Amino acid sequence: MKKPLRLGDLQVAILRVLWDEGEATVTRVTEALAGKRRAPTTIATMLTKMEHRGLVAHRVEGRQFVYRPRLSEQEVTNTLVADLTQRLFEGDISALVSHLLRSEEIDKDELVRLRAMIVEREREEAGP
Amino acid sequence: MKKPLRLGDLQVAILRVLWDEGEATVTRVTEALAGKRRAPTTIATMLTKMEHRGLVAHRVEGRQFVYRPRLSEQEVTNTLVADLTQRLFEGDISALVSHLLRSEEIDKDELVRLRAMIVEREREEAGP
DNA sequence: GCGTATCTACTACCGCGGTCGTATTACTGC
DNA sequence: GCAGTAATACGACCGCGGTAGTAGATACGC
Repeated sequence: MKKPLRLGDLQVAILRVLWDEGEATVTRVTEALAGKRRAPTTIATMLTKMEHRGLVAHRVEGRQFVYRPRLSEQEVTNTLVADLTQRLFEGDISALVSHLLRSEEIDKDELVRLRAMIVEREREEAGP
Repeated sequence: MKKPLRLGDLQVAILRVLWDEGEATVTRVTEALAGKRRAPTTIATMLTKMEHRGLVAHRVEGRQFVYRPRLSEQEVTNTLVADLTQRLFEGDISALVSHLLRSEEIDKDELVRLRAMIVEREREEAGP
């Protein structure tokens, strides 16, 4: 049972940029997140905080810091999803899927795709 | 698109008690959450804050406050799951399910149950 | 060389989840 | 009636996500 790993919106957004680009300067991240009009210092501060927490690392290139993620998208996604599943469904994944099927807008095609996914997964499970 | 509705662990835990029991006093909630050894005042303070945010309401019974939830489990679960789906998968539910299938421990029986759920859902969708 | 543009560092602040200690109020058992 | 108890009210504090202004360092253009 790993620790909760609480990530805010901005932090996830930043990580997403780093995952997409491999590594990025503060300026680059700020550009990529331009949708929300944040000051570059905000991004820089956040990155510093995230580095303290071991979420990212940086190397120096000239005057700039080039940041890279220290956690993979898989790891973070896993943890956050598992976290929510724990909080809302006592860790019961079926309950979460059931909820998704019951409450969200899922069209026919999506259901077919999901069923295909499950069949595939069953095949993997069954195979040696 | 409703507002994010950020809920901490304690808040979800409290709401869970209220959902389970319909309504409950501070003492009752504290007992139900005894696993974490929190002071009753902590629960009381949290409930007060939650009332300010419209998450719960209370009636007076003698000296005690009897709290009840103002949001259904469905609403909260919906919102929180949709939120995470948005943050991690740009709202793509299939991506979330795919992730669940790929990364988590799901045994064969669970896969069968999930497939049955989907088939059921497809039937509903197809039927008039 | 010098001014300017561009980085990061530092500091500060808000809001809020979470955690309590202490004060106050009100009931209850004797 | 009164002491003790049990409940809420109030206020304090920490950590952290998020936001940003300002200060200090540094390269760059001319």
